[in-house]
Amino acid sequence: MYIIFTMVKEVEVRIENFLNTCKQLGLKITPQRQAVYEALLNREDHPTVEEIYADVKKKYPFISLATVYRTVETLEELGLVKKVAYWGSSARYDANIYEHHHLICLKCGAIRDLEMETGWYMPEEIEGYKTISFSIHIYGVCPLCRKKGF
Amino acid sequence: MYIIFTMVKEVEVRIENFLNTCKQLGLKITPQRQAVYEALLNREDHPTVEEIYADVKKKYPFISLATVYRTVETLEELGLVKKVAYWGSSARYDANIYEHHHLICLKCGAIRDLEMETGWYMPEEIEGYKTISFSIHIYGVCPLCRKKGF
DNA sequence: ATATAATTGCAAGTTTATAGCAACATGAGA
DNA sequence: TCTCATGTTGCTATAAACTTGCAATTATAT
Repeated sequence: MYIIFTMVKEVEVRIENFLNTCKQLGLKITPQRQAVYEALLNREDHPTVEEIYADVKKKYPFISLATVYRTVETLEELGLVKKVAYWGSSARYDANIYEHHHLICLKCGAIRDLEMETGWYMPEEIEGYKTISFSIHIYGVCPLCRKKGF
Repeated sequence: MYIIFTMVKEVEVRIENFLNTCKQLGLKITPQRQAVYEALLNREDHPTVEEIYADVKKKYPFISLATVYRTVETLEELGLVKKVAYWGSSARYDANIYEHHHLICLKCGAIRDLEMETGWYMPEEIEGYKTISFSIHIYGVCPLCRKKGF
């Protein structure tokens, strides 16, 4: 019924797309840049910049945190990732740019993608707004935090 | 069909409720605390802490920013306001705690509350998450920005 | 009125994010 | 393949957002 979004088959396609986009816009393909994007592709949650930094460091121990900040910003401008703002905590990023929904833990801040049918169809116009897309944010407590007694 | 949420008649009721909640929990009703809550009630947008601070200062010029930070946090714990962060880096607060949705302009960042029926009922549990509430975020272009040609 | 316990304001401290700049690496063209 | 222009990195300093410690103050129960 509810299917967690998986991006299995798409990783190579997306990296290809990333490389092309960079070339077209005259952006250099540096190991750091690619590593940051791959780190995001390889996670199904929505890591903070610090978390991405930790992931990338495993491969490139000398990368700078500032570079990660700059890179995710660049990727966002390219439309390759989305910044997922969320109550309170620090900014999180998502390499899934297709329309999808979010499961957000109120205790630890973790965010998961969620693909589901709602049966709700978005009108083309609401209150004078021309609508483009929508996303359902579901707030709750994640399994891990439930185990911890929340 | 789609009705923008107004909190006209409710202000007094909510302040009453706020006073009662404080009393029940042994929280003191200080002028600062009440002023912060009123400031939030008197706005239909979603102000940052700095913005609330500016509003309250008009009435209590000597209030401290730290107090506003602490007060909104307390109000959130009481369930009287919600923390909602979207684009910017800083947290925003909302005194409309009833389940409602958001119309977000991708051009200017304006956010409006929206009350509407979706016909979608949230299950009590999704993917192991115990669900608490949900909010639909509708992204689009607001009437003003449309007029400007977007 | 008084006592007591919560709350405030100030200032210092954290955390999160950005900017300046010299050193460096990528990729287009020789 | 080599060279060079320009984009990019990493370091560090700085800014912005938020939190905490503590003494002074104030609300409220008695």
